[in-house]
Amino acid sequence: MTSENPPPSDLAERALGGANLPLLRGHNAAVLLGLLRAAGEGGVSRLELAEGSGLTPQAVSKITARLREAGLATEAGRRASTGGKPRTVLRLVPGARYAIGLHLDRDESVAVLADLAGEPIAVRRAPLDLGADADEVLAAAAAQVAEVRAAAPGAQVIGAGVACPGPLDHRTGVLHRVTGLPQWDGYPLRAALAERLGLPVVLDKDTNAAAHGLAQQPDGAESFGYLHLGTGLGAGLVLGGAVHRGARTGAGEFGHQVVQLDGPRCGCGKRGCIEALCLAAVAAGEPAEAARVLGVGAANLVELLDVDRVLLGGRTVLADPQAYVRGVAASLDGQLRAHGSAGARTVPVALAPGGAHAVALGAAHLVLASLFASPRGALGSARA
Amino acid sequence: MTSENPPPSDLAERALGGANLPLLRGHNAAVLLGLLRAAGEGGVSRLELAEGSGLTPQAVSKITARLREAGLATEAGRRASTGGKPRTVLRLVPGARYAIGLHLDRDESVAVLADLAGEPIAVRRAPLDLGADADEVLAAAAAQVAEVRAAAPGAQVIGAGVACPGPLDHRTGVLHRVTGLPQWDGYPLRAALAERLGLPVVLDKDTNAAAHGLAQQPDGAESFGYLHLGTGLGAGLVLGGAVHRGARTGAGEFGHQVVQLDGPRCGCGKRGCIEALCLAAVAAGEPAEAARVLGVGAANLVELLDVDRVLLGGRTVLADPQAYVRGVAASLDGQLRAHGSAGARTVPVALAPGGAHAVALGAAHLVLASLFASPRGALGSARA
DNA sequence: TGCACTTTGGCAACAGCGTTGCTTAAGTGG
DNA sequence: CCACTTAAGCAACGCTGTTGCCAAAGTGCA
Repeated sequence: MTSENPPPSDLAERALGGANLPLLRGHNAAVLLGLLRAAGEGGVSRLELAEGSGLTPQAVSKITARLREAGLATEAGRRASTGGKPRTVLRLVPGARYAIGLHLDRDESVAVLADLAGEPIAVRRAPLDLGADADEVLAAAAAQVAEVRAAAPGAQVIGAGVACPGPLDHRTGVLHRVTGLPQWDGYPLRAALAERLGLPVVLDKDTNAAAHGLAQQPDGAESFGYLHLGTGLGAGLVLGGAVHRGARTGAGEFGHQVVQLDGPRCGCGKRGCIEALCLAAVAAGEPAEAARVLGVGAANLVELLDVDRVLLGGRTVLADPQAYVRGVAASLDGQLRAHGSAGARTVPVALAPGGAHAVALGAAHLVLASLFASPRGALGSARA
Repeated sequence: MTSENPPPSDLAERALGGANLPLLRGHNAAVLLGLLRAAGEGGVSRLELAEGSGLTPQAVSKITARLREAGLATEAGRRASTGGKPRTVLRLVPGARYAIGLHLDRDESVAVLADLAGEPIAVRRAPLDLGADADEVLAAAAAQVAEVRAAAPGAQVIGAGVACPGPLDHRTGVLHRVTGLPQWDGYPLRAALAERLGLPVVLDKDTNAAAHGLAQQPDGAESFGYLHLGTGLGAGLVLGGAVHRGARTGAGEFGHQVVQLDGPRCGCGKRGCIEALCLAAVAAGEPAEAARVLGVGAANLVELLDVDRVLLGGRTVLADPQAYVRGVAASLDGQLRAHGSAGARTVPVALAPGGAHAVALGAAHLVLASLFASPRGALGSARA
């Protein structure tokens, strides 16, 4: 009946301020939506939602009634009885809302339309020259977005997430100097795209978008480092279930961690950067050495931040995934084992799932996230 | 009059779950207490609290009335009039509650009694042999705690924060293998101390306690790395206003970050650890080289996490503070400037204030934190 | 088939939260 | 002295999740 969306405001993200009843209402709705999404197609019963959220069953009934009325959730079958009335299963309605994900890379762009469950409904990949004129790039991107929107006519799209390489300001949506593409320096990409698309836009680094998407996976870890080895080397950090962007949203500069004092000079001007060492090894046809170096850097990251796991991605890794996963795991294990006082600590290394449109899908997840409260850990470092 | 404490539950810490009215009440009380604490002796008016929290003035009036009834806040003078009725200033009552801070170091222990404002009321320092029998150590610690409690008879003490070196589990309160002191491996220090003191106890690493205390400083940054160079090298990370402890509460292993691939072997078994390089330089009487290495590690940390600043502490640093601050700053600046694409980015390096009982005071702050919600960035308006 | 029992989930009444509308308190300035 | 401004409290209100109770919908045994 009421066509108002549930308030997107997440209490966890603004817990610094006071909270009133509308905020509380939106928070609890987001919590239940998060649990519903985590349950996937299997669904959850009201009592399980109550147990998972800490709310009383009656409160869950009321809130889910609102969600059903808004079309976001629906009843879907029943559980087997355990001696009494069987539990009714509730499920997210994936088609109730959609989000756009847009990945602008140096040489190609990927647009995706994702439903509420985070599943890609339509994907369009196209070549792109990020070095071209801004208007040209924006027009191409907008056309691509229109194409994926056309795949689901009438879909209620709540916004677009945009992922780009290079440093940028997530809060203001302004690009900094993308390496090699000075014309984008200071360009207000978020505002420009929001106007052109007529949608709310969230801008983030490609590595952050990918990491965010990985964090939403049903079996995702609560904290991990996503290492992306492509034409460069970057990282996305997920700490406590949320992407860590840092004070100026510049966190994740993993490639220019120095792991060899006074080592070979890197393109960035420093010496002994892990990116320079890794890429030199790759260029020399020694992926084993690249993996070893990457593993040492991963060990530094794991020890500093105590994350649950390490995920690998990027074109260079995808060229020979098993070699990199095994090589990094061996190097990482060796470092952690040597530093043996922590005992039998082992941090799994895995290939980041999702393939070629993982970044675009993660960007769509950035938008969807405003509807959900993460069922995992709490302290969001994001600040409005 | 009512002796009930305000609910210590912090919405931000359990935002994973649903929220109900008592939780909301406690949260808003904690938010206002946080603002009151941030205001210090100067105090805040009700309208300023409303602006800072996003609550309505009337809500602030009701909540502060409860805080005053509980004895936690009081009226303290008036502001100058701006044409109408002058604002009444509210102030925290520092003596309403107290917390114990206990720093157990290898060779000495420091106990402190801190009031609600975080000011030390009593401090006792005593030699300690952390290698002695557990019961002996606990008895000595308990006696020391009793001494500082005696300094404020009748004080309502809400708990004790305990800071120790070496790896430990913050959540369970169990020590892991403290380097060189294997007898503490697996010892449930929190439970043992809680029983002996008859108080709730929070256990944390010394570096985390120090970092937490630094984060509560009125002029403290929202995110920073605290590097502690003493007999070893460790770090405390404050991200988004809160100490980052990691998945297994083992974060902050800064000393064994590898910054020299295949470098000299470290005591931990790895090669090229920053701790080994630093301490070797110190032993060789070359603090400048130690500072340079430390600056490179600090640059790695700053780029990876995008923190606001770097703070230095620990005995070795305190032996020649200016040299280290200047040396690290120069090295850090050089690294960041070389990696120049980020532009005129400068991260200040400073000596961590607080002196010799900073860790113990930070430990006391760990307990006090349960009463407050961090006021930083409190621009959020709860108005819909 | 019938009945006792268990479990689910909605209805209605309720206490408690912050909000709104209005009133009172306490100043300034012409 | 009086109009005006600003601060803060009182009372009524809408809304939240909670509690007590009851209908619905199964199982299992006689």
